[in-house]
Amino acid sequence: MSKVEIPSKYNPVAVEDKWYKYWMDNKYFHSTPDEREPYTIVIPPPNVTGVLHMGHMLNNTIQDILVRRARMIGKNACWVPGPDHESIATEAKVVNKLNAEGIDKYDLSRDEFLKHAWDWTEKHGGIILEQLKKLGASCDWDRTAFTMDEARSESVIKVFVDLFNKGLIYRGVRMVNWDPSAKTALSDEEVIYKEMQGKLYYLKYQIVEDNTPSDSPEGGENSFPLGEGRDGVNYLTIATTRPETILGDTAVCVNPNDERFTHLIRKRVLVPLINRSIPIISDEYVDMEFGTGCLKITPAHDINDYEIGLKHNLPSIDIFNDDGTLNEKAELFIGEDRFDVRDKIVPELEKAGNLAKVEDYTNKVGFSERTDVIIEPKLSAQWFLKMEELVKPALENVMNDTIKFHPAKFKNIYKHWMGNIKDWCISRQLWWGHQIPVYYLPDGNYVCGENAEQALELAKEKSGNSELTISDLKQDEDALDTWFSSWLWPISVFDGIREPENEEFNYYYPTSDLVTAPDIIFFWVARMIIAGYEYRDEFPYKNVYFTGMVRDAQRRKMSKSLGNSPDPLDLIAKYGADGVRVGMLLCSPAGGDLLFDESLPQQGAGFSTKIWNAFRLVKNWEVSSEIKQPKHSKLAVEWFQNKLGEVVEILNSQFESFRISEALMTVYTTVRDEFSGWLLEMVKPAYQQPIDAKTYAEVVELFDQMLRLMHPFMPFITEEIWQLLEERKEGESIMISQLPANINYNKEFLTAFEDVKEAVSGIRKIRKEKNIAFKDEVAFAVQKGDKGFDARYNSILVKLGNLSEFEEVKEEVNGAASFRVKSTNFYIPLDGFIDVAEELAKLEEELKYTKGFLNSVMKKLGNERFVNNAPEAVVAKEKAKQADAEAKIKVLEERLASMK
RNA sequence: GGGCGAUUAGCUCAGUUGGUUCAGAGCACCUGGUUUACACCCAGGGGGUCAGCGGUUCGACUCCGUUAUCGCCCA
Repeated sequence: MSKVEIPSKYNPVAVEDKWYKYWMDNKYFHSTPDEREPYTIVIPPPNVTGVLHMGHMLNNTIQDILVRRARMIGKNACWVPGPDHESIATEAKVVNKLNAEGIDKYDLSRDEFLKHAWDWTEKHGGIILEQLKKLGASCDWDRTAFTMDEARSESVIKVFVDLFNKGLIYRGVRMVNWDPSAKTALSDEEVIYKEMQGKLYYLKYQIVEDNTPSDSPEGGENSFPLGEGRDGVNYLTIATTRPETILGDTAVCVNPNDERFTHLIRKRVLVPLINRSIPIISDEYVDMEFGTGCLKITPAHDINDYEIGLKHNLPSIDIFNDDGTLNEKAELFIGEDRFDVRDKIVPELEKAGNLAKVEDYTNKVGFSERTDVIIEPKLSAQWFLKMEELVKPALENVMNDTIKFHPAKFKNIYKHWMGNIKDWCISRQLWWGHQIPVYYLPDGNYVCGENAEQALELAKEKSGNSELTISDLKQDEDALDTWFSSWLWPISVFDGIREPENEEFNYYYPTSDLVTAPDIIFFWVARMIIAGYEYRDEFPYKNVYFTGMVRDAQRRKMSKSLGNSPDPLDLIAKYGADGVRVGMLLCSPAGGDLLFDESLPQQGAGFSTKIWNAFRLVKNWEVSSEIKQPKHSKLAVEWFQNKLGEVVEILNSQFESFRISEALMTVYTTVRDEFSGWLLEMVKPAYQQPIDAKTYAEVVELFDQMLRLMHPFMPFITEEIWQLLEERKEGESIMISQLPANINYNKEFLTAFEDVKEAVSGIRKIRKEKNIAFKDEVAFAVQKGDKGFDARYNSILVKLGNLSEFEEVKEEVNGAASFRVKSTNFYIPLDGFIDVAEELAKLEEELKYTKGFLNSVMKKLGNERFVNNAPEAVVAKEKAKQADAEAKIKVLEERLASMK
């Protein structure tokens, strides 16, 4: 073993780039089917428009840990990366870029626009994947897929056609969520409701044909909506948050049970400003308590009004253009933006005497997830996917734990959504995406085919016109929702739609685990599960691990606009990828929020330093084959071998239950406390003395094992040290080494050793109390009780306690500081330093505590119902406690007696 | 408004089918320490009526009911 010059500081930046390249060069991330059990993860596709943010860091750290560990326990691990095309956001970016260049999207043909979009994607789409490499992500980059590449696109189209032919896709005119900025429909899931401070406007509508009887119940104090008219003209007052929409009103509605208004039903009112006469109708939908009890009905611009409109056969007046400006049907403010109109219409109403009052009002307003503009409910023709039947197996198999959610509480949310599912609006009025494979015939009929040729055949058949040509067909202009391609991802990355029997698909699918944030449980998780059952009759993955949301220390969501999110790459440059990975995980239980603070990666980097220093210590030892292995080293090594067995067992169970941050904590404390704090301290030779060859070799082997356990969490530093620890051949790597599945270990050995640790702590405590420096040796005596001492560890006590002598005694030792482990007395003779009164007080205290403890035990054992009802093991435990406490009391009492 | 979840140390959270004086971990805090691997460290220490109330039980952080506060999802 040659001595290598080891830098005193660990420098992550240089090391990390070096090893990532090494892993890539050796193709260690690449997977091909073989006889091993597969372990597969498909990455939740990051958007092509995105750059790496803290959420990705957390998410991909966890995926990498799972994948690396799987690889090291003998599985054939395959992590498939790739972005999705993200129609709306990408199209918006491209449109903006073109605008900046003075080009209008609508001056371009679809093909010309798509060329720009592809250029943009090629330039920006790979950024996030490159950033993931900095994190150490061991993705199989050869498999990088994209939702718009050929295989994925064909799969999407094939699935659309299939669902269409199954009768599950239909075209319908419905009220959809309209994004006036992107000028497209959105699915319900793409709308984010935010609380807004708004106003509630009370507007008076003039009642026409007024023949209200004079004894009508509208008199009195509560008759506010009525009777405020001038010169005998009566008004009806409604409350609305959107006064600009009155121009589209086609009715006013009251509750039929509301006696205040029964006499008005079937009369008419005039819409303010434009004086359109509309009916007063009644429907139980109206909440008598809210506002004035009168509701204006605008079927074209509110989903509830729309339904009422359908029920009552009301006309629907759409007053908005696609971009949110008013059209000529509004009669007023034509061409002006909806929010400008709101500001302008209020003074107009006031002037006309229609404004009764204005109140502050807080309500939830829908915003577009991608463009952040306020959603406009809008009637339009869209394509929908029927969900009712599709969700059934997807719901059932999550509820019965065929697919496991971690943490399980997300099952409830999933169930609720699946149980109330509505049809999925899958068309988007965009160009960037998969164009809907529906082709319109000149007669207005349409057909659905995988391509124009196929569509033509179908069209000829349908129309009976064999003269049709492709140019007679017009393909639907719209593109599909991005999620309509993402939901196939676990299947389509293995080409399982086009080639359902291909070897790779059969091998890798179903995948193992999915790691994602809970906010896309419906966008993605639910729909992938649906697609899995529809197209493979099998779950897409066995486990879904939901990470928390990364927030700042004040619990605010990290966002660009707040500027409270650090740049992950800066963090990596500062603390190393290993440090950041550890930092992300230190505080992130499954499903719980992660309050990120720079002290976390800092702690991670500190841990790297700790490991590095342990390595320097070991590597800088002079090794001598001349010396025999000391007894304490032999014991220490033996103990740690057993410890390792226990740690492996704990880690196995933590990983099985997806307690990843707990697993990291296990590794963290094992390295810091057990390995560095105890093992290395025990085997460490005296200053400038060599270590015996046997111990050295054994410690190196244990170090190697520890590095493997750490590797999934901290891939870089573990590789660096592993490569330096012993001479390695070209092409060797810790990342393809194996972890022991389990190691037999002796629990009693470990338990006995805990007594040794306690004794060492006892010595340290006395040193501290008595101000005795560690370098000063102390004498030591043991008065063995029936528990708490095992003579075979004496050499360890001598070494770690820095003891000058070690004596086993039968009698009390006076003039000594003492402590107890279980029922054994330990003494450090310190004539002259002992304050007898203080010592007695401590002993009394200890005795009091132990007696109290015994008392509580005896109370239980004295309770007949406890002894009769509690399980035997529990009773036995209590009896053991009793015996131990009694033994200890005896020891304490004797000690006290001897001192008095 | 409907549903779900939470409430444990100053902070962030564990506590796995009710059973050790079981009230834990990490961070923070306090005290001491240049014992040559590490001050990005080591040794020691303080700190909580397990949100409140009631119930079930021999026994409740754990199960049930209820109140309060907070969060999430949906309308």
